[in-house]
Amino acid sequence: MKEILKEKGLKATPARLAILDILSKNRIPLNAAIIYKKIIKIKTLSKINEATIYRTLLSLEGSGVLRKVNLMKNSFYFELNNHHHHHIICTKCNEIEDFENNQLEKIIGRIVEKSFKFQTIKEHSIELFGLCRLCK
Amino acid sequence: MKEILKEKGLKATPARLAILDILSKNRIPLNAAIIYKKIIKIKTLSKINEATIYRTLLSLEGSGVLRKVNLMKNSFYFELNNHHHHHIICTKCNEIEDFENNQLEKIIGRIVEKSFKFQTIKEHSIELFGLCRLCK
DNA sequence: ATCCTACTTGCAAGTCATTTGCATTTAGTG
DNA sequence: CACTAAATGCAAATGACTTGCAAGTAGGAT
Repeated sequence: MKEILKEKGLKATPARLAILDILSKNRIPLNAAIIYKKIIKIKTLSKINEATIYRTLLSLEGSGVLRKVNLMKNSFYFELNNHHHHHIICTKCNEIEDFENNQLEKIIGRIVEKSFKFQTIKEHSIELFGLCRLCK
Repeated sequence: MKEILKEKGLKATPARLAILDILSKNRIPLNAAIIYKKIIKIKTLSKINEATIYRTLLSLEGSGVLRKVNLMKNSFYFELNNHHHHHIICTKCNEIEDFENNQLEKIIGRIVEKSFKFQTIKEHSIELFGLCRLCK
């Protein structure tokens, strides 16, 4: 983790390490409030300010360590930006399954080629919403 | 418009008609604040409360007349739910282009079939973020 | 055409997520 | 070990919605 931060030119502060630790242990996207609670509860670093969490998430996202995820909620969720994937989300219990699909990526490339107004896509967000087998 | 509302069992109130009017004239997703300003400025209905806009958007979304779109902004955007499509968004000037793609939809169907935890997908959100030719 | 009632709206206050200003602390270089 | 730019804590501010309640109204019933 410290190496990743160094690569990106970010100081390895306790807040950053704690957030990255939480996000690498929980393999699903989390929001600031949840991360805060988990740090308070689980970590040795039991004292941290929520403003710090917001600022840290922002800088880690800006440097590409984290990715912001669109879950149609009223807060932003973040996850480690280590491998490209998308999500299937249960709208009832919030269960999340990751998936990746090469064909999908190719088609997206072609869509951009066909576009009039656009030429470059920097990122894309694909989320499927439904009910998991348990909730159904 | 009135017919659509009647079908859905919603009263044809001035607020609803104004919002649907704005959204059918502007072919891009808009948020509550923008809709409010446009109603105040453009419409004969020059007086409307923002709380009403939020409530109206909620009921129109709930009945399927509108669809909520997540553009990775700090507010929710809405558009008419008349034909299925997705968006390419310019992260600089917010220009939006719609697209639809049958292959994409088929692949998404197959992804669900392959899923362990999921069986049913009710909706999906696909957004591409990049720079339009002008901004690039 | 008028009445009734459940659904809508306006207004004001409240909530929740996120941001910001500023004083204090600290990671990491030299 | 000292120094400085970057990070943090705290408290207050902002912005996007939500809600309680009283007043208004659409649309079916009379």
